[in-house]
Amino acid sequence: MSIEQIISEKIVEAINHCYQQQIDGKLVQLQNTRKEFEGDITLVVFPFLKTSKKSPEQTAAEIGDYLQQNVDEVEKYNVVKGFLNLVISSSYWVSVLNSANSETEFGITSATDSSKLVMVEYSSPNTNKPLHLGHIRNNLLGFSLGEILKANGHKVVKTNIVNDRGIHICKSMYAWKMWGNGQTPESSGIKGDHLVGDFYVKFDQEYKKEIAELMAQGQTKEDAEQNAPAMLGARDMLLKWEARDPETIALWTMMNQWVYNGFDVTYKELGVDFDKIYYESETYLYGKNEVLRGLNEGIFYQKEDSSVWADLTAEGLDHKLLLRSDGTSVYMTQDIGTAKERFQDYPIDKMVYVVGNEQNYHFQVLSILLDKLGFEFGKGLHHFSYGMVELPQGKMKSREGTVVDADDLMAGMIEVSRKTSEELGKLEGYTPEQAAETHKMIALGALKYFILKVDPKKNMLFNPEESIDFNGNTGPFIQYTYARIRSVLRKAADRGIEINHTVSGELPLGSKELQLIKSISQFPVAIKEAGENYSPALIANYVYELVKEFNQFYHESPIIIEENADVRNLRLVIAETVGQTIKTGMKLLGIDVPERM
RNA sequence: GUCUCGGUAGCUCAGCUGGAUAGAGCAACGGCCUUCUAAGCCGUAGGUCUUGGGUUCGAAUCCCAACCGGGAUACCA
Repeated sequence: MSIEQIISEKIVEAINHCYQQQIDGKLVQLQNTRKEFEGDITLVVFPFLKTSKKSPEQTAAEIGDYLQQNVDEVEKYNVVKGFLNLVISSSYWVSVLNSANSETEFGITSATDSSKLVMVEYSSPNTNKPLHLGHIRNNLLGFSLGEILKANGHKVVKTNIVNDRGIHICKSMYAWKMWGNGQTPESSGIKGDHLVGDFYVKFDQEYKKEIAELMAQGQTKEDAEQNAPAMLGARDMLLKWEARDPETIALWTMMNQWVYNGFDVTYKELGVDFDKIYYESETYLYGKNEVLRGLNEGIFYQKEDSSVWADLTAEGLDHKLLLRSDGTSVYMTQDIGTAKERFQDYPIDKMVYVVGNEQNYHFQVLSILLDKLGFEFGKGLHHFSYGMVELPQGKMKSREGTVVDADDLMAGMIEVSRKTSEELGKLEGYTPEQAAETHKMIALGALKYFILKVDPKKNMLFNPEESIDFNGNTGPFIQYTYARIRSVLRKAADRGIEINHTVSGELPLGSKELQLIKSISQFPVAIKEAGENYSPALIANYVYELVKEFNQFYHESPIIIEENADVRNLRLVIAETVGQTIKTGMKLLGIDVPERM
């Protein structure tokens, strides 16, 4: 039980004792005492004035007296206006430090047999182009969310649905067939996903040319768009694909494999992975079956052109198309099928979809449709909706060439990291391999932290010129602090100083030491909140605050040179514990921390 | 039109289950490397929290309205 919970209960008791009235525990508002006042925990007494019928000061003093006498941890108190500031005994804080230090991953709750199984879907790429900055936000959020849910004691299955079929895939296939000259990733030296993406662009260029020619011959824009040979070719390919034409399937299989090989490299570089991958080409038929079942059971209806619809007007929404008039499936159909298959594969208690906020409506509808089809998990699905990444010139558009490519971005940041590191010359003595590994850790730390520190639901701005900053509220700043802590501990060991991990409760704590221990004690709270709010940003902000506090402490208080051995030991234990907490926190964000930098 | 998300310092963002004097970083300016890593630390300057009402002991935070911006809105995914 945390100190806040203990005090909270005692306050209800105090009111009962002083004023003979039972109050709702929700009225108890505890907050951390502001730094300018003495104390650790503050009670806001305004809500109790109606009960006490006394002034704020007097009410606070009476509650304070009761707590001081009846709670061991409350050493003394003071009252400022309607705020009751409680001073918690240093022996309590020392015990918190000792327990945090003794756990290698303080704050983490392990999964048990009775834990809930949460499936997290993220990434969900199309196989016609390489991953870009938008995917990076998705991947980082999804991976981190999985780590945070695990840290809260859930079993987590990370999954990915690959959109590997459809007209957009056929476009790059058609372009390769027409203008590819048999090029392969091996023959061209181009990474597979980029090569396929190039042909997707090529398709668009040729398609536009053809439209222009047809319009010059007198066709309307609409007709030209329908009649352009490239479009006809792509459509023909889609029909052949659905008919399982061997030649088309072979081409599709080959080009998709190039893309998967490319994605694997990108995912590995980003440090994300999956437990189970689903392919739309395999799940879309399940969805179609479910929709037809719904039609038979009268849940959906069919129009004269034989398209299938769901009437959602009762839910305050519109009518939703589920199967086109030609019988082919749409995005929604596929998601129904995927959901069904997943729940057959795993005993899922909670399904989380990490998908951009432009699809809020889609998931609102999906939830209702699954519910209508009789899947009890429909209502409970959670759409983890995040905002888009914008560039200074506005939204990224692949056709206008303003997308920031994931591979290029990471490579660029690693290059900046390497240059900076070499200028500072801090990795002397490292082998080239060790140095390269550290440069990459720092570059990716910068990128990941930059993305994850922002509230997921907000749109965010990415300025390539400024975003590669390694100073201030950044990943490298946090990594740097960790590296310095490790350095202090190494130096201590070099000088033969042994750390006694059980700090004596009698030790008087300085205000800076106390502040750091209080911050450490908040880590489990931060993990819980991050889990409940699905927000890696809460972890990022927590770690940043902790690191800032440590830096200030570090500059004012020499650790190894401290003449008093007990104080020195206390500070070393605090440093070590802060280091462990940073490492654990960063792990929840998918960020590695270096021993040196 | 309807639904939805947002609007906090020059810029990027915290703070939002109502609580004490609204916080960081970047950019600007001024200090600090002979003691554990200067990717750091200290200081100065920078705010009608979009606007107007309301709720109350108290509002950046909750409610209503307006303005500005993003997104969605029946055969793209």
